[in-house]
Amino acid sequence: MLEDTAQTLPIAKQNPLAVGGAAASAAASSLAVSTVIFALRPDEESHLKTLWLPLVRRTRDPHRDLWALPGGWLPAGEELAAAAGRTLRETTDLSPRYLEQLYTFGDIDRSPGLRVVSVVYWALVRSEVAERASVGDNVRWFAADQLPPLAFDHNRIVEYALWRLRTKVEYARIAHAFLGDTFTLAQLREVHEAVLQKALDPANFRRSIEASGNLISTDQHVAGARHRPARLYRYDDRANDHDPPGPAL
Amino acid sequence: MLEDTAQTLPIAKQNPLAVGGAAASAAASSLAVSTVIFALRPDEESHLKTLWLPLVRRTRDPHRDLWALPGGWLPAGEELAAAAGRTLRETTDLSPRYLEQLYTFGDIDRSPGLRVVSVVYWALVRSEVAERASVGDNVRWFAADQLPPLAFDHNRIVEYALWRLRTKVEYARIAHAFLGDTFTLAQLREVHEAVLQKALDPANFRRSIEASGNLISTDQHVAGARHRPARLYRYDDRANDHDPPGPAL
DNA sequence: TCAAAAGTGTTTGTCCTACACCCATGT
DNA sequence: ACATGGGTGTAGGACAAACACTTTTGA
Repeated sequence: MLEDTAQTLPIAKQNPLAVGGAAASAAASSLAVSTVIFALRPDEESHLKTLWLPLVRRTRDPHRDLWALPGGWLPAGEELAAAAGRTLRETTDLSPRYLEQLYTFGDIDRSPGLRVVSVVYWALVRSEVAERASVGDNVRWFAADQLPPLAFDHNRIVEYALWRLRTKVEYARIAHAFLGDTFTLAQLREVHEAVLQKALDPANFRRSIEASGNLISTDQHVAGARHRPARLYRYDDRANDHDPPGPAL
Repeated sequence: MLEDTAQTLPIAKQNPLAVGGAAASAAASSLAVSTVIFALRPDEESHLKTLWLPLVRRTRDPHRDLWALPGGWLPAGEELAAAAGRTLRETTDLSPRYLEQLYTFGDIDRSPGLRVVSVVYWALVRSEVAERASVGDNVRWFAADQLPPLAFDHNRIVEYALWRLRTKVEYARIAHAFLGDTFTLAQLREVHEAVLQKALDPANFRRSIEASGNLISTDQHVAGARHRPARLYRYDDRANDHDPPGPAL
């Protein structure tokens, strides 16, 4: 049901109605909402976790048969973020654990023919759930850094979303969005390492996370491994430092 | 010529054309571009420089006679940033020294009646030039932190733009946009102090700026004051650290 | 008892802050 | 001369990287 929503149908066309003043040359553009959805999945060979994202195959021109970001035209009665969340659910059967507006792309020539302005969101979903997520013929998960040529300017959009995710993980506490409600510090560190693509010192990672005061330690521990059981932590929802007094999330 | 462009004319209305699939409920929204324009002007009494921005008086409903951000409907053939720069010039007769996309505001109820999605940019213009900038009956400069109630959600937008400017000045080299081609470190520090609203140590400011390697020192000095002449610096255009590999500027 | 990861302690270096101090000019 | 801001030096604290070390489990 969703492949038709991926930037295929020009709904609003240029309005030739002449109105007075400087707005005479104004005309409507088609407004779309797309979402870059990130999940963490273990690589087939290396078993290291890497970033993956779902794409939808286009079934119409332009760019028929190319892969594209999930999205669609903005319905008149739907909020921007709600539209992003809806296409996310339609594509993956998942709910976003984190959702933020990324950027609005509106270059005149980014879509052949009709001028399309796309408000793009980026989202994080839980890794484990993403593994068994629905994947039809027209939806497939790709490794984020090994993408084929995508439709429109979507390669550039994913590049920017990746940059945003990687820079934001370093100062904002969003990595837990890839995990369950409780998690060990090793799991959280694994997420950071996968996103940043570099190893982190367990000792220093523990201290910096604890110092940021965003985690609540539970009394539960994870046994079963052949080493000392790790304590389970929970994310502290209160207090949103770093983030603006307006938008973002 | 510009007062009519400030979010008054609904060009594209909902398109009732029924099309198949999930896009059936899709409809066009009116797409506008607005700009938050910052300049640095000396306060009347305190003589300290503070942030000011130009607003336009609305001459139509909704929100007739309220002050609003400069902007207008996006013309079909104009790039987003170009539209922002154009409205800036139309409003102030100035050219933007810095221009960046801020956020896209699209709440359903942000404009009475028609659904309006606004792609908002923020810009910096030169202080001295802004002082003698054209100001008509329908354009007036306001102190950024003493705004009257504005039309639509524009108070919230300015709040966010202020937050963005203040956080970005701390790590990105944009303060020179308020100054001429050459400037002394004291002038640059004055800009930082005005934006951040706190005093900075001249010695440490000098070092941190020099360490960032964004300034080229000229051989010129500014004489005339009754102290040692200050060296003039020029901004180094090369190398854009901190900023994304895609958008932003 | 040993491997392995959890978790703690300590050293080292770097960066930022505060502030003492010298430099060069106009009055 | 001396006041004023330009410009340099430097000690102290905060913080992060690197790494040695102890703890607790399963095999």
